[in-house]
Amino acid sequence: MSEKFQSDLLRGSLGLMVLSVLSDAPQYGYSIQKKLNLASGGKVKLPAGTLYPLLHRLESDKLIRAKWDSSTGRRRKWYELTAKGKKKLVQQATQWQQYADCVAGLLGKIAKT
Amino acid sequence: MSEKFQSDLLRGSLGLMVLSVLSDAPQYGYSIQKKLNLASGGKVKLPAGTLYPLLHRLESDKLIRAKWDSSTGRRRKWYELTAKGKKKLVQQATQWQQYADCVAGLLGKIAKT
DNA sequence: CTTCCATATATCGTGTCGCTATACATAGAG
DNA sequence: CTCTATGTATAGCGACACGATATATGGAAG
Repeated sequence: MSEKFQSDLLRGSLGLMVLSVLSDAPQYGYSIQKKLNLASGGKVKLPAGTLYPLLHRLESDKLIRAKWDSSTGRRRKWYELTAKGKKKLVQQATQWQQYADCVAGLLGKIAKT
Repeated sequence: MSEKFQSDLLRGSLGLMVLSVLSDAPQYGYSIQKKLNLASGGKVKLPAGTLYPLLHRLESDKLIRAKWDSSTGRRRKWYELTAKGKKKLVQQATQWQQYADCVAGLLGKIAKT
């Protein structure tokens, strides 16, 4: 139970999920990882090798902004949404919803839960 | 309106959609393409360069079975679901539903349509 | 004090796969 | 005859999720 989703399913929505987590409050990488894992009931376990490159991409796309903090002993890189990021989040969430509806429509005939 | 979905969204669900279309009745490649386009309201337009390699993968995974038919003038390759393919279809549809619910849950706070 | 684990970030290499471009062949309409 | 729709196929490209690996520190257990 609580199996991990196959990687290809995550493509195209991982960025969206990270933006979504950051919409609540600024987070650092490791906390994003834990939060996603928790919020998904253990089904989304982002490996570090996926998470950090993703954060770097989002940053270079100016969707999030980074700030180092070493004041608490442990060296952490905090991320927050930019204005552009907030806009993108809404946009992508909408599109995702449309896509999900579309697939659900196609599957409707087969998998009636 | 009726914009195409970004490619990355499709990853991990294209195979599922094709299996779904085949669950109604055997189809050949081109008809699958048209059917998906129609059933999605023009939002899923599988290019040939995506469709045929995908069909070949599904076939080599023994999820579908191919049979050439040249009796009708036009050379067509018909596909039908195997037993394994039917099982896989239900399995993947279930998993997709779980994934969609999971993402929807994460987004719930942001995009209340 | 030393060992071990959780915390915390980063990069490299690999494999998968959707897409564009290209190729080839036929049926039917204008 | 030409042009479009039908019909299948592959090569090369680019994007990206992942495992493996590296590095460094805080705190708890022994």
